[in-house]
Amino acid sequence: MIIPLVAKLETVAVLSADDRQALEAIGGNTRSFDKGRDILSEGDAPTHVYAILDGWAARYKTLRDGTRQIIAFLIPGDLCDSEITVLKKMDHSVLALTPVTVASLPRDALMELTRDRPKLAQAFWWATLVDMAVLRAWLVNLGRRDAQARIAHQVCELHARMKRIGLARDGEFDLPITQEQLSDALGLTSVHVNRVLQRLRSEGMIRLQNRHLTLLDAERLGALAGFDPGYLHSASS
Amino acid sequence: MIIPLVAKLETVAVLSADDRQALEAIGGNTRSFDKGRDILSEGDAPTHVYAILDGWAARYKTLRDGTRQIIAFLIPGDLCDSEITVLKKMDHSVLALTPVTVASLPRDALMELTRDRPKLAQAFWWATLVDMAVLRAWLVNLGRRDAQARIAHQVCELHARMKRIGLARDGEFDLPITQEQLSDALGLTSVHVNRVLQRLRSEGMIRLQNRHLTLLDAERLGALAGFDPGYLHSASS
DNA sequence: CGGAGTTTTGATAGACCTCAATGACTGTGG
DNA sequence: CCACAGTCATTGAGGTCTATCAAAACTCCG
Repeated sequence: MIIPLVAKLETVAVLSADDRQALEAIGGNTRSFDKGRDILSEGDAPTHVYAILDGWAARYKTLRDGTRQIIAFLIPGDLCDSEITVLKKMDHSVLALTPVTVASLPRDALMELTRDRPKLAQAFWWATLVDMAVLRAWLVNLGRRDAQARIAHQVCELHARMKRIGLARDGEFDLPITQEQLSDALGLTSVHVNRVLQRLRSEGMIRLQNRHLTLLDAERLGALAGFDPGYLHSASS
Repeated sequence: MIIPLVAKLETVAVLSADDRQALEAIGGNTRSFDKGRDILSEGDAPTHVYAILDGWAARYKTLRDGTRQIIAFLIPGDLCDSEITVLKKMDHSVLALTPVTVASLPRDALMELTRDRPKLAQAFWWATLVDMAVLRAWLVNLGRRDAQARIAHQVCELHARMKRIGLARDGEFDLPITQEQLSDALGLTSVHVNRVLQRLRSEGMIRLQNRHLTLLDAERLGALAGFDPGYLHSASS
Protein backbone atom coordinates (compact mmCIF):
# COMPACT_ATOMS: atom_id res chain seq x y z
CA MET A 1 0.00 0.00 0.00
CA ILE A 2 2.90 2.37 -0.46
CA ILE A 3 2.39 2.40 -4.16
CA PRO A 4 2.99 6.12 -4.77
CA LEU A 5 6.39 5.91 -3.12
CA VAL A 6 7.37 2.78 -5.01
CA ALA A 7 6.20 4.32 -8.25
CA LYS A 8 8.31 7.37 -7.63
CA LEU A 9 11.40 5.39 -6.72
CA GLU A 10 10.96 3.29 -9.81
CA THR A 11 11.20 6.30 -12.07
CA VAL A 12 14.90 6.29 -11.24
CA ALA A 13 16.00 2.84 -10.11
CA VAL A 14 15.07 -0.51 -11.48
CA LEU A 15 13.79 -2.38 -8.47
CA SER A 16 13.49 -6.12 -8.48
CA ALA A 17 10.15 -7.64 -7.57
CA ASP A 18 11.99 -8.73 -4.49
CA ASP A 19 13.00 -5.20 -3.51
CA ARG A 20 9.51 -4.00 -4.08
CA GLN A 21 8.00 -6.67 -1.91
CA ALA A 22 10.48 -6.10 0.87
CA LEU A 23 9.62 -2.42 0.85
CA GLU A 24 5.90 -3.02 0.80
CA ALA A 25 6.25 -5.57 3.57
CA ILE A 26 7.40 -3.00 6.10
CA GLY A 27 4.89 -0.39 5.01
CA GLY A 28 1.78 -2.19 6.07
CA ASN A 29 0.41 0.38 8.46
CA THR A 30 -1.28 3.56 7.42
CA ARG A 31 -2.25 6.60 9.41
CA SER A 32 -4.62 9.42 8.63
CA PHE A 33 -4.47 13.07 9.58
CA ASP A 34 -7.19 15.68 9.44
CA LYS A 35 -6.67 18.80 7.42
CA GLY A 36 -4.98 21.40 9.58
CA ARG A 37 -3.22 18.93 11.86
CA ASP A 38 0.52 18.63 12.27
CA ILE A 39 1.76 15.31 10.97
CA LEU A 40 5.09 16.01 12.63
CA SER A 41 6.15 18.85 14.89
CA GLU A 42 9.47 20.55 15.37
CA GLY A 43 11.38 18.80 18.13
CA ASP A 44 9.74 15.43 17.57
CA ALA A 45 11.95 12.37 17.39
CA PRO A 46 9.71 10.12 15.34
CA THR A 47 10.31 6.39 15.16
CA HIS A 48 8.64 6.00 11.80
CA VAL A 49 9.19 7.48 8.40
CA TYR A 50 5.95 8.60 6.80
CA ALA A 51 5.37 8.28 3.08
CA ILE A 52 2.42 10.24 1.75
CA LEU A 53 -0.19 8.07 0.09
CA ASP A 54 -2.84 10.66 -0.48
CA GLY A 55 -3.34 14.36 0.12
CA TRP A 56 -1.14 17.42 0.37
CA ALA A 57 1.16 18.43 3.21
CA ALA A 58 3.58 21.28 3.82
CA ARG A 59 6.97 21.32 5.45
CA TYR A 60 7.25 24.59 7.37
CA LYS A 61 9.09 26.54 10.01
CA THR A 62 7.55 29.06 12.37
CA LEU A 63 9.48 32.16 13.36
CA ARG A 64 9.44 33.76 16.75
CA ASP A 65 7.08 36.49 15.58
CA GLY A 66 4.53 33.91 14.49
CA THR A 67 5.04 34.23 10.75
CA ARG A 68 5.86 31.02 9.01
CA GLN A 69 7.69 29.91 5.93
CA ILE A 70 6.65 26.87 3.96
CA ILE A 71 9.74 25.04 2.79
CA ALA A 72 8.16 22.36 0.63
CA PHE A 73 4.85 21.06 -0.55
CA LEU A 74 4.56 17.30 -0.12
CA ILE A 75 2.43 15.25 -2.46
CA PRO A 76 1.82 11.50 -2.78
CA GLY A 77 5.08 9.59 -2.97
CA ASP A 78 7.02 12.11 -0.91
CA LEU A 79 8.66 11.28 2.40
CA CYS A 80 7.90 13.49 5.37
CA ASP A 81 10.92 12.81 7.53
CA SER A 82 13.53 10.67 5.86
CA GLU A 83 16.15 12.68 7.74
CA ILE A 84 15.34 11.04 11.04
CA THR A 85 17.14 7.94 9.86
CA VAL A 86 20.22 9.92 10.83
CA LEU A 87 19.28 13.12 12.63
CA LYS A 88 17.64 12.86 15.99
CA LYS A 89 15.07 15.62 16.05
CA MET A 90 12.83 17.31 13.52
CA ASP A 91 14.04 20.86 12.94
CA HIS A 92 10.73 21.81 11.34
CA SER A 93 7.11 20.70 11.21
CA VAL A 94 4.88 19.06 8.62
CA LEU A 95 1.26 20.11 8.30
CA ALA A 96 -1.63 18.36 6.58
CA LEU A 97 -3.06 20.84 4.06
CA THR A 98 -5.83 18.42 3.14
CA PRO A 99 -6.87 15.18 4.78
CA VAL A 100 -3.74 13.09 4.47
CA THR A 101 -3.03 9.41 4.71
CA VAL A 102 0.50 8.13 5.09
CA ALA A 103 2.23 4.80 5.09
CA SER A 104 4.22 4.36 8.24
CA LEU A 105 7.63 2.75 7.81
CA PRO A 106 9.46 1.78 11.00
CA ARG A 107 12.74 3.61 11.04
CA ASP A 108 14.78 0.59 12.05
CA ALA A 109 13.26 -1.71 9.48
CA LEU A 110 13.88 0.89 6.80
CA MET A 111 17.51 1.27 7.79
CA GLU A 112 17.98 -2.47 7.72
CA LEU A 113 16.38 -2.63 4.34
CA THR A 114 18.63 -0.02 2.81
CA ARG A 115 21.65 -1.68 4.35
CA ASP A 116 20.84 -4.98 2.70
CA ARG A 117 19.55 -3.70 -0.61
CA PRO A 118 21.83 -1.35 -2.46
CA LYS A 119 19.24 -0.67 -5.13
CA LEU A 120 16.78 0.56 -2.57
CA ALA A 121 19.41 2.55 -0.74
CA GLN A 122 20.34 4.25 -3.97
CA ALA A 123 16.73 5.00 -4.79
CA PHE A 124 16.19 6.68 -1.42
CA TRP A 125 19.41 8.55 -1.78
CA TRP A 126 18.24 9.79 -5.15
CA ALA A 127 14.93 10.92 -3.72
CA THR A 128 16.72 12.97 -1.09
CA LEU A 129 18.98 14.60 -3.64
CA VAL A 130 16.04 15.53 -5.80
CA ASP A 131 14.41 17.11 -2.77
CA MET A 132 17.58 19.07 -2.34
CA ALA A 133 17.56 20.17 -5.96
CA VAL A 134 14.00 21.38 -5.50
CA LEU A 135 15.07 23.25 -2.40
CA ARG A 136 17.85 24.97 -4.30
CA ALA A 137 15.48 25.99 -7.07
CA TRP A 138 13.07 27.29 -4.44
CA LEU A 139 15.84 29.34 -2.90
CA VAL A 140 16.65 30.94 -6.22
CA ASN A 141 12.98 31.65 -6.60
CA LEU A 142 12.77 33.54 -3.32
CA GLY A 143 16.06 35.31 -3.76
CA ARG A 144 15.99 36.54 -7.29
CA ARG A 145 12.53 36.67 -8.79
CA ASP A 146 9.72 39.16 -8.43
CA ALA A 147 6.28 38.10 -7.27
CA GLN A 148 4.94 37.29 -10.71
CA ALA A 149 7.86 35.11 -11.75
CA ARG A 150 7.90 33.53 -8.34
CA ILE A 151 4.30 32.41 -8.56
CA ALA A 152 4.76 31.28 -12.15
CA HIS A 153 7.73 29.18 -11.12
CA GLN A 154 5.89 27.60 -8.24
CA VAL A 155 3.04 26.71 -10.54
CA CYS A 156 5.42 25.16 -13.07
CA GLU A 157 7.19 23.15 -10.42
CA LEU A 158 4.01 21.78 -8.92
CA HIS A 159 2.71 20.92 -12.33
CA ALA A 160 5.88 19.03 -13.22
CA ARG A 161 5.80 17.11 -9.98
CA MET A 162 2.10 16.29 -10.23
CA LYS A 163 2.60 15.14 -13.78
CA ARG A 164 5.37 12.81 -12.76
CA ILE A 165 3.15 10.98 -10.33
CA GLY A 166 0.25 10.88 -12.76
CA LEU A 167 -1.90 13.44 -10.97
CA ALA A 168 -1.90 16.08 -13.70
CA ARG A 169 -2.97 15.89 -17.29
CA ASP A 170 -3.34 18.35 -20.12
CA GLY A 171 -1.69 21.01 -18.03
CA GLU A 172 -4.21 20.94 -15.25
CA PHE A 173 -4.33 19.57 -11.75
CA ASP A 174 -5.98 20.01 -8.37
CA LEU A 175 -4.24 22.55 -6.21
CA PRO A 176 -5.92 22.24 -2.83
CA ILE A 177 -4.11 25.06 -1.06
CA THR A 178 -5.20 28.52 -0.05
CA GLN A 179 -3.64 31.70 -1.33
CA GLU A 180 -2.42 32.31 2.18
CA GLN A 181 -0.51 29.03 2.15
CA LEU A 182 0.88 29.88 -1.24
CA SER A 183 2.05 33.22 0.12
CA ASP A 184 3.75 31.46 3.03
CA ALA A 185 5.64 29.36 0.53
CA LEU A 186 6.64 32.29 -1.65
CA GLY A 187 7.65 34.75 1.02
CA LEU A 188 4.85 37.16 0.07
CA THR A 189 1.63 38.33 1.66
CA SER A 190 -1.63 36.73 0.69
CA VAL A 191 -2.93 40.10 -0.46
CA HIS A 192 -0.13 40.48 -2.93
CA VAL A 193 -0.42 36.89 -4.09
CA ASN A 194 -4.05 37.53 -4.79
CA ARG A 195 -3.35 40.55 -6.94
CA VAL A 196 -0.59 38.89 -8.92
CA LEU A 197 -2.75 35.83 -9.43
CA GLN A 198 -5.38 38.08 -10.94
CA ARG A 199 -2.84 39.53 -13.28
CA LEU A 200 -1.71 36.07 -14.40
CA ARG A 201 -5.34 35.25 -15.03
CA SER A 202 -6.13 38.41 -16.93
CA GLU A 203 -3.05 37.84 -19.08
CA GLY A 204 -4.39 34.44 -20.02
CA MET A 205 -1.61 32.41 -18.47
CA ILE A 206 -3.54 30.40 -15.94
CA ARG A 207 -7.02 29.58 -14.81
CA LEU A 208 -7.60 28.92 -11.13
CA GLN A 209 -11.00 28.21 -9.70
CA ASN A 210 -12.38 25.78 -7.19
CA ARG A 211 -8.90 24.72 -6.18
CA HIS A 212 -8.24 23.54 -9.69
CA LEU A 213 -5.41 25.00 -11.72
CA THR A 214 -5.03 25.08 -15.50
CA LEU A 215 -1.91 26.19 -17.31
CA LEU A 216 -3.40 28.03 -20.26
CA ASP A 217 -0.08 29.04 -21.75
CA ALA A 218 2.64 26.83 -20.33
CA GLU A 219 5.08 28.24 -22.84
CA ARG A 220 4.78 31.83 -21.73
CA LEU A 221 4.50 30.86 -18.10
CA GLY A 222 7.72 28.89 -18.21
CA ALA A 223 9.53 31.73 -19.92
CA LEU A 224 8.28 34.22 -17.38
CA ALA A 225 9.34 31.95 -14.55
CA GLY A 226 12.67 31.00 -16.03
CA PHE A 227 11.62 27.44 -15.40
CA ASP A 228 14.05 24.64 -16.17
CA PRO A 229 12.08 21.42 -16.51
CA GLY A 230 15.21 19.36 -16.10
CA TYR A 231 15.99 20.24 -12.55
CA LEU A 232 13.80 17.53 -11.09
CA HIS A 233 16.42 15.07 -12.25
CA SER A 234 14.17 12.46 -13.71
CA ALA A 235 15.87 9.22 -14.51
CA SER A 236 16.96 10.51 -17.88
CA SER A 237 18.61 13.78 -16.98
CA MET B 1 45.39 15.23 3.35
CA ILE B 2 41.64 15.43 3.63
CA ILE B 3 41.83 16.30 7.25
CA PRO B 4 39.12 18.99 7.33
CA LEU B 5 36.58 16.58 5.89
CA VAL B 6 37.57 13.79 8.26
CA ALA B 7 37.44 16.16 11.19
CA LYS B 8 33.97 17.26 10.21
CA LEU B 9 32.69 13.73 9.76
CA GLU B 10 34.13 12.76 13.10
CA THR B 11 32.04 15.35 14.90
CA VAL B 12 29.12 13.04 14.26
CA ALA B 13 30.29 9.48 13.69
CA VAL B 14 32.94 7.56 15.51
CA LEU B 15 35.22 6.39 12.75
CA SER B 16 37.68 3.59 13.29
CA ALA B 17 41.31 4.24 12.45
CA ASP B 18 40.63 1.83 9.66
CA ASP B 19 37.77 3.91 8.24
CA ARG B 20 39.85 7.00 8.45
CA GLN B 21 42.75 5.46 6.63
CA ALA B 22 40.55 4.04 3.92
CA LEU B 23 39.08 7.47 3.37
CA GLU B 24 42.43 9.20 3.31
CA ALA B 25 43.80 6.56 0.98
CA ILE B 26 41.49 7.56 -1.85
CA GLY B 27 41.92 11.26 -1.28
CA GLY B 28 45.54 11.55 -2.21
CA ASN B 29 45.22 14.04 -5.02
CA THR B 30 44.67 17.72 -4.53
CA ARG B 31 43.75 20.42 -7.00
CA SER B 32 43.95 24.18 -6.75
CA PHE B 33 41.72 26.85 -8.22
CA ASP B 34 42.36 30.55 -8.59
CA LYS B 35 39.99 33.00 -7.03
CA GLY B 36 37.19 33.74 -9.45
CA ARG B 37 37.35 30.42 -11.27
CA ASP B 38 34.54 27.91 -11.45
CA ILE B 39 35.43 24.72 -9.62
CA LEU B 40 32.43 23.07 -11.20
CA SER B 41 30.00 24.36 -13.80
CA GLU B 42 26.35 23.68 -14.37
CA GLY B 43 25.99 20.78 -16.75
CA ASP B 44 29.27 19.15 -15.75
CA ALA B 45 29.29 15.43 -15.04
CA PRO B 46 32.33 15.27 -12.79
CA THR B 47 34.04 11.98 -12.05
CA HIS B 48 35.46 13.14 -8.76
CA VAL B 49 33.98 14.49 -5.56
CA TYR B 50 35.82 17.54 -4.31
CA ALA B 51 36.32 18.17 -0.61
CA ILE B 52 37.47 21.65 0.26
CA LEU B 53 40.77 21.73 2.10
CA ASP B 54 41.34 25.43 2.15
CA GLY B 55 39.59 28.59 1.00
CA TRP B 56 36.01 29.65 0.40
CA ALA B 57 33.69 28.68 -2.43
CA ALA B 58 30.10 29.42 -3.35
CA ARG B 59 27.41 27.22 -4.80
CA TYR B 60 25.34 29.35 -7.17
CA LYS B 61 22.84 29.45 -9.97
CA THR B 62 22.69 32.00 -12.74
CA LEU B 63 19.35 33.19 -14.08
CA ARG B 64 18.61 33.99 -17.69
CA ASP B 65 18.84 37.70 -17.01
CA GLY B 66 22.35 37.32 -15.69
CA THR B 67 21.58 37.82 -12.02
CA ARG B 68 22.73 35.05 -9.80
CA GLN B 69 21.78 33.52 -6.50
CA ILE B 70 24.32 32.03 -4.16
CA ILE B 71 22.86 28.91 -2.58
CA ALA B 72 25.60 28.05 -0.12
CA PHE B 73 28.99 29.14 1.05
CA LEU B 74 31.46 26.27 1.17
CA ILE B 75 34.29 26.24 3.68
CA PRO B 76 36.99 23.68 4.53
CA GLY B 77 35.49 20.26 5.17
CA ASP B 78 32.54 20.81 2.84
CA LEU B 79 31.87 18.70 -0.23
CA CYS B 80 31.31 20.48 -3.52
CA ASP B 81 29.39 17.84 -5.41
CA SER B 82 28.47 14.84 -3.33
CA GLU B 83 25.26 14.61 -5.34
CA ILE B 84 27.04 13.31 -8.42
CA THR B 85 27.35 9.95 -6.70
CA VAL B 86 23.74 9.57 -7.81
CA LEU B 87 22.69 12.41 -10.10
CA LYS B 88 24.33 12.67 -13.47
CA LYS B 89 24.78 16.37 -14.03
CA MET B 90 25.46 19.40 -11.89
CA ASP B 91 22.36 21.60 -11.78
CA HIS B 92 24.39 24.52 -10.50
CA SER B 93 27.96 25.79 -10.38
CA VAL B 94 30.60 26.19 -7.70
CA LEU B 95 32.87 29.22 -7.71
CA ALA B 96 36.16 29.79 -5.88
CA LEU B 97 35.71 32.98 -3.84
CA THR B 98 39.33 32.82 -2.71
CA PRO B 99 42.17 30.63 -3.90
CA VAL B 100 40.87 27.18 -3.14
CA THR B 101 42.49 23.80 -2.79
CA VAL B 102 40.41 20.65 -2.81
CA ALA B 103 41.00 16.97 -2.24
CA SER B 104 39.80 14.97 -5.18
CA LEU B 105 37.97 11.74 -4.37
CA PRO B 106 37.23 9.44 -7.30
CA ARG B 107 33.53 8.93 -7.44
CA ASP B 108 33.70 5.19 -7.90
CA ALA B 109 36.16 4.63 -5.09
CA LEU B 110 33.99 6.72 -2.79
CA MET B 111 30.90 4.73 -3.67
CA GLU B 112 32.72 1.51 -3.03
CA LEU B 113 33.95 2.81 0.26
CA THR B 114 30.51 3.77 1.50
CA ARG B 115 29.13 0.47 0.35
CA ASP B 116 31.65 -1.47 2.44
CA ARG B 117 31.77 0.78 5.47
CA PRO B 118 28.44 1.60 7.04
CA LYS B 119 30.00 4.05 9.46
CA LEU B 120 31.39 6.11 6.64
CA ALA B 121 28.18 5.88 4.68
CA GLN B 122 26.27 7.15 7.64
CA ALA B 123 28.71 9.99 8.17
CA PHE B 124 28.33 11.15 4.57
CA TRP B 125 24.60 10.78 4.82
CA TRP B 126 24.63 12.95 7.90
CA ALA B 127 26.71 15.61 6.17
CA THR B 128 24.18 15.78 3.36
CA LEU B 129 21.28 16.11 5.75
CA VAL B 130 23.00 18.92 7.60
CA ASP B 131 23.51 20.68 4.29
CA MET B 132 19.82 20.30 3.73
CA ALA B 133 19.01 21.73 7.14
CA VAL B 134 21.19 24.72 6.35
CA LEU B 135 19.38 25.09 3.05
CA ARG B 136 16.02 25.11 4.83
CA ALA B 137 17.19 27.73 7.28
CA TRP B 138 18.48 29.79 4.39
CA LEU B 139 15.12 29.55 2.70
CA VAL B 140 13.36 30.84 5.78
CA ASN B 141 15.88 33.62 5.87
CA LEU B 142 15.09 34.76 2.35
CA GLY B 143 11.38 34.28 2.68
CA ARG B 144 10.52 35.81 5.97
CA ARG B 145 13.17 38.17 7.29
CA ASP B 146 13.97 41.76 6.42
CA ALA B 147 17.42 42.78 5.26
CA GLN B 148 18.80 43.44 8.73
CA ALA B 149 17.71 40.13 10.21
CA ARG B 150 18.79 38.36 7.06
CA ILE B 151 22.33 39.64 7.28
CA ALA B 152 22.45 38.98 11.00
CA HIS B 153 21.36 35.41 10.43
CA GLN B 154 23.91 34.83 7.74
CA VAL B 155 26.61 36.14 10.01
CA CYS B 156 25.51 33.88 12.85
CA GLU B 157 25.40 30.85 10.61
CA LEU B 158 28.84 31.43 9.18
CA HIS B 159 30.23 32.01 12.63
CA ALA B 160 28.76 28.77 13.93
CA ARG B 161 30.13 26.83 11.00
CA MET B 162 33.56 28.40 11.20
CA LYS B 163 33.68 27.71 14.90
CA ARG B 164 32.87 24.08 14.37
CA ILE B 165 35.87 23.59 12.14
CA GLY B 166 38.14 25.59 14.40
CA LEU B 167 38.45 28.61 12.14
CA ALA B 168 36.77 31.11 14.46
CA ARG B 169 37.55 32.13 17.99
CA ASP B 170 36.26 34.71 20.40
CA GLY B 171 33.45 35.53 18.04
CA GLU B 172 35.64 36.56 15.16
CA PHE B 173 36.73 35.04 11.90
CA ASP B 174 37.96 35.87 8.43
CA LEU B 175 35.15 36.54 5.99
CA PRO B 176 36.84 36.79 2.62
CA ILE B 177 33.80 37.68 0.56
CA THR B 178 32.67 40.92 -1.02
CA GLN B 179 29.47 42.71 -0.17
CA GLU B 180 28.29 41.93 -3.65
CA GLN B 181 28.70 38.20 -3.04
CA LEU B 182 26.92 38.58 0.25
CA SER B 183 24.07 40.32 -1.52
CA ASP B 184 23.88 37.50 -4.05
CA ALA B 185 23.48 35.09 -1.18
CA LEU B 186 20.84 37.14 0.58
CA GLY B 187 18.72 38.11 -2.37
CA LEU B 188 19.48 41.81 -1.94
CA THR B 189 21.46 44.40 -3.84
CA SER B 190 24.98 45.21 -2.79
CA VAL B 191 23.96 48.81 -2.23
CA HIS B 192 21.36 47.80 0.27
CA VAL B 193 23.66 45.32 1.97
CA ASN B 194 26.16 48.09 2.38
CA ARG B 195 23.69 50.39 4.08
CA VAL B 196 22.38 47.72 6.40
CA LEU B 197 25.90 46.65 7.27
CA GLN B 198 26.60 50.20 8.32
CA ARG B 199 23.57 50.19 10.52
CA LEU B 200 24.67 46.96 12.20
CA ARG B 201 28.06 48.54 12.77
CA SER B 202 26.71 51.78 14.15
CA GLU B 203 24.49 49.84 16.49
CA GLY B 204 27.52 48.07 17.86
CA MET B 205 26.58 44.58 16.76
CA ILE B 206 29.46 43.76 14.46
CA ARG B 207 32.80 45.02 13.31
CA LEU B 208 33.83 44.31 9.75
CA GLN B 209 37.05 45.56 8.27
CA ASN B 210 39.73 44.08 6.07
CA ARG B 211 37.63 41.03 5.42
CA HIS B 212 37.63 40.21 9.10
CA LEU B 213 34.38 39.97 11.03
CA THR B 214 33.83 40.37 14.76
CA LEU B 215 30.58 39.66 16.53
CA LEU B 216 30.54 42.42 19.11
CA ASP B 217 27.19 41.48 20.59
CA ALA B 218 26.39 37.91 19.64
CA GLU B 219 23.46 37.93 22.04
CA ARG B 220 21.62 40.79 20.40
CA LEU B 221 22.63 39.67 16.94
CA GLY B 222 21.19 36.22 17.49
CA ALA B 223 17.96 37.64 18.84
CA LEU B 224 17.61 39.99 15.90
CA ALA B 225 18.25 37.14 13.49
CA GLY B 226 16.05 34.63 15.23
CA PHE B 227 19.04 32.35 15.10
CA ASP B 228 18.72 28.82 16.40
CA PRO B 229 22.19 27.49 17.14
CA GLY B 230 20.92 23.93 17.18
CA TYR B 231 19.95 23.65 13.57
CA LEU B 232 23.37 22.59 12.42
CA HIS B 233 22.67 19.25 14.05
CA SER B 234 25.96 18.72 15.76
CA ALA B 235 26.44 15.25 17.11
CA SER B 236 24.66 16.20 20.30
CA SER B 237 21.42 17.66 19.02
C1' DC C 1 -29.62 30.73 7.74
C1' DG C 2 -25.62 31.69 10.33
C1' DG C 3 -20.63 31.71 10.61
C1' DA C 4 -16.01 30.69 9.60
C1' DG C 5 -12.63 30.69 6.26
C1' DT C 6 -11.13 32.59 1.96
C1' DT C 7 -10.82 35.81 -1.74
C1' DT C 8 -11.05 40.41 -3.23
C1' DT C 9 -10.65 45.50 -3.11
C1' DG C 10 -8.83 50.11 -1.62
C1' DA C 11 -5.66 53.39 0.36
C1' DT C 12 -1.31 54.32 2.34
C1' DA C 13 3.38 53.43 3.94
C1' DG C 14 7.84 51.61 3.75
C1' DA C 15 11.52 48.57 2.37
C1' DC C 16 14.40 47.80 -1.13
C1' DC C 17 15.93 48.78 -5.90
C1' DT C 18 17.95 51.46 -9.77
C1' DC C 19 21.02 54.52 -11.65
C1' DA C 20 24.96 57.19 -11.10
C1' DA C 21 28.86 59.06 -9.14
C1' DT C 22 32.53 59.42 -5.71
C1' DG C 23 36.11 57.45 -2.71
C1' DA C 24 39.27 54.09 -0.84
C1' DC C 25 42.43 50.61 -1.71
C1' DT C 26 45.54 47.36 -4.29
C1' DG C 27 48.38 45.79 -7.61
C1' DT C 28 50.80 46.72 -12.03
C1' DG C 29 53.88 48.70 -15.25
C1' DG C 30 56.77 52.33 -16.72
C1' DC D 1 58.32 55.86 -7.04
C1' DC D 2 54.46 57.54 -9.31
C1' DA D 3 50.63 57.06 -12.63
C1' DC D 4 46.89 54.18 -13.79
C1' DA D 5 43.49 50.70 -13.87
C1' DG D 6 40.62 47.65 -11.49
C1' DT D 7 38.01 46.13 -7.67
C1' DC D 8 35.31 47.15 -3.90
C1' DA D 9 32.93 50.23 -0.58
C1' DT D 10 30.17 54.20 0.00
C1' DT D 11 26.78 57.95 -0.82
C1' DG D 12 22.64 60.31 -2.95
C1' DA D 13 18.19 60.87 -5.22
C1' DG D 14 14.23 59.05 -6.92
C1' DG D 15 11.20 55.18 -8.21
C1' DT D 16 8.84 50.67 -7.63
C1' DC D 17 7.40 46.66 -5.58
C1' DT D 18 5.46 44.68 -1.79
C1' DA D 19 3.65 45.16 2.95
C1' DT D 20 0.15 46.86 6.09
C1' DC D 21 -4.35 47.80 7.69
C1' DA D 22 -9.10 47.46 7.05
C1' DA D 23 -13.27 46.23 5.22
C1' DA D 24 -16.38 44.04 1.95
C1' DA D 25 -17.83 40.14 -1.00
C1' DC D 26 -17.91 35.47 -1.69
C1' DT D 27 -18.05 30.32 -0.71
C1' DC D 28 -18.74 26.51 1.66
C1' DC D 29 -20.87 23.75 5.20
C1' DG D 30 -23.31 22.40 9.18
